[in-house]
Amino acid sequence: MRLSRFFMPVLKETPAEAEIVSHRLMLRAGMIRQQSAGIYAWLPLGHRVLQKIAAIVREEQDRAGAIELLMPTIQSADLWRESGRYDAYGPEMLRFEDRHEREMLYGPTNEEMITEIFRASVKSYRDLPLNLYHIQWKFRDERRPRFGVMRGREFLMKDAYSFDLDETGARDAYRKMFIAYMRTFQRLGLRAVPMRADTGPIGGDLSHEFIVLAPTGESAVFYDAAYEEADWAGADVSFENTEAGRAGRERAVGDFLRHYAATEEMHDAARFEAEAPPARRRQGRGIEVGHIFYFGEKYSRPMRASVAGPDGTDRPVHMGSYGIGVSRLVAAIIEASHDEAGVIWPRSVAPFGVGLANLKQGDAQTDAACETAYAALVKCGLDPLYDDTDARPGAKFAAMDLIGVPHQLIVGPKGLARGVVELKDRRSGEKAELSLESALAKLSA
RNA sequence: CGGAGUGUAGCUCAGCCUGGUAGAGCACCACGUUCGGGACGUGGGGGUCGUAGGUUCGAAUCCUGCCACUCCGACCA
Repeated sequence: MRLSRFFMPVLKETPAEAEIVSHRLMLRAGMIRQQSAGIYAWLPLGHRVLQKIAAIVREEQDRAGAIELLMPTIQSADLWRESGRYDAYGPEMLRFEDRHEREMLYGPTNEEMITEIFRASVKSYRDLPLNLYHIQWKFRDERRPRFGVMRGREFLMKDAYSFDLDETGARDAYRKMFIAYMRTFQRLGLRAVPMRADTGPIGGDLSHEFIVLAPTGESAVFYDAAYEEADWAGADVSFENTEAGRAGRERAVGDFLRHYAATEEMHDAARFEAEAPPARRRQGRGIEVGHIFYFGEKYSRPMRASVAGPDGTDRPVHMGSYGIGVSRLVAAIIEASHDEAGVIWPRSVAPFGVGLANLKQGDAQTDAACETAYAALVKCGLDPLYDDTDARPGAKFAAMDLIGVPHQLIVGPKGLARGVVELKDRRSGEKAELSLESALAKLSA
């Protein structure tokens, strides 16, 4: 992408409303624009990151055996009356009427709808286990939206729903999602710690929150350092529906959960000292980015979602639901990875792979070198952002640091006179001078 | 929902107290000089002063209602 043809309205000054660093940086980098309290437009740069995160979430859901579909944002009140939640949910749910005075709502979650879809078609235990998910916008009319997309009213959520014949199956479905979540957060460059959680309005008796460790997080957390070390992306955990697969998942999750982790509200100092050796005790701050629930027959029973078991009799399915705040993750990643100059994106979600700065646009030799570099970077799939504007070098450097792409390739006449360009690593800040050829070779390696 | 506060140009803000018909910096446009860490000069464009009403010869400024947004508390991906 050429910056001259892109839409990236960066701001030199910080809009007054932004309190936390991710909100400030997202506004300054031109990633989002507020349209209403807790409601944001995603500008091209922010949209790119959102899509990259969604893609990783999708890949890991697919890997774990979940199947993607897409449900509407607008739902009928009748559906929610079946589960009893239409009256139970409260003013967080946005309700309205269509022209025929039918009561509608903007979905805050989709348990009812997915249960309706399931019961219409699935009649036999032979079709289980089943896990259906979508990535869709939600609306919850928060009492107090704040911190930009960290707690917006409209937000993008991945929500998955599992269906099993019995509790044993449902617990395995729960573990699959648990592992998928750990893999997902690791691929996003985040350290996430699972913590036992209340089930809240979704209900059920088994639930974990996934808390991303970030110094500016909202809640204090206490945890065992074992959670920093596990390698889930490389772990040999199978998602096969075999006895060996199930046993492996049970072992892996059980192993992992034997360590101590608690949010401040649920922290037990005595247990912490008993269960975690001093060298592994960690105290930090965190942001909730995922929440998983097993709630059995809470919806299947009132909504009559049942299947025939091996004995031919019908029984309500056991369900669980699994959410990841995709739009919140954009802010969480920034909270976890930034410096004074701007965002430092993990490579996996960076809006561009490399920034290419032309320090003297209009200079024939510099332009030619940049065009060569740009073509090469595009060709090897690095998705470069080429700053081909006539802005001053200082402004270009500041903007590149702000948007935080992993590498910067800096090309100017002074360097070219000596046969070199500059290659800067955004995270370490290290700069190297080398020939254009070797810089390109290094980037594409 | 309780408490506090703010609405003036795309952004940051001054002007309001003490009414006299709207300003600065940044951003934007033109020209020139510049150009390796957010340049400078000259000229220019852009504002229903949140909104409705009231007071007044005259309201951004004083009064009232409404709306929007922000912050602090109790809840959440």
